[in-house]
Amino acid sequence: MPRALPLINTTAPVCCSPIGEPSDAPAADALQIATRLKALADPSRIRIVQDLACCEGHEMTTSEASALLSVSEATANHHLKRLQKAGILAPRRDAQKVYYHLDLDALRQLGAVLQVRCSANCHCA
Amino acid sequence: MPRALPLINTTAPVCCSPIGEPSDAPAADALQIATRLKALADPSRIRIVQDLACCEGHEMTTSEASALLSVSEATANHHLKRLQKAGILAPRRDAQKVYYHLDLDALRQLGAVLQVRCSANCHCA
DNA sequence: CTCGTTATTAGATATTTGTCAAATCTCGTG
DNA sequence: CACGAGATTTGACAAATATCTAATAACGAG
Repeated sequence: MPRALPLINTTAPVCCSPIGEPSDAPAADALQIATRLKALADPSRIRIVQDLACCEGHEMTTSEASALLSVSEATANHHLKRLQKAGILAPRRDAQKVYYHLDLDALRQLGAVLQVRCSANCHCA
Repeated sequence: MPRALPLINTTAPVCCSPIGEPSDAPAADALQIATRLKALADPSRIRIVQDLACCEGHEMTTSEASALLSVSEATANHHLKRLQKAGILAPRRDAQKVYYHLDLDALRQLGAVLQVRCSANCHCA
């Protein structure tokens, strides 16, 4: 499952690696971060998450999301699925209905990625 | 300038508003958050920010970004401008060169948006 | 003022993606 | 099993966008 992906690697040597150094690893991480951020970077999906974040354990079905966003059920389901694939939402089935709820850890982890920690004593060129 | 836009409004009554309640305000906020997140939700732009985040005050020019990402200067400039418009980067001109640097506050603010605070004692339906 | 360097803009193209309507699937009930 | 409620998938389409090349702008040096 999703490990932490801070923008700055706190376990790295002392400072940054010089610009132009390939090392490819950053590209992979960047893709991973971007994929998750993209899942959240949409007004409809933000509203879904906002609604679900109102209280611990709050849930939402496709039809409810459809009503909340004033879009078709297909579209609402598309957004829910997209958030689910990003690990931000998880489904729970009960009879015909499927209830989606937040994965708070995933969300907090994503937020932590942006909590950049910069050190002033740096040796960058 | 950008005020904090937490996913959950800590100053609100006790709990969430019921699903379906329009109130439009959430839609506006959602759009604002989504716009900023979109600026960051791209592998190339994540890498730019990662590189700049390595140490306080680190800067980058269009040509350097071009080399870092292995894309044309026009494309690199496009990404830098996009981040600038989102308030994540700020430019500084020195002779022919333009140096871009991070706005750490903006980045931290964006991260804070995702630090969802959920209360267990909730009265949601 | 003219040249070289760096940055930016404009136009073109391919990909991604948000949206809908219609078809299909899942599950419990009668 | 046949039906109804809800969820999901499929196919189509429009809007957004990442990328390129080529053209243009900004700036300091000579």
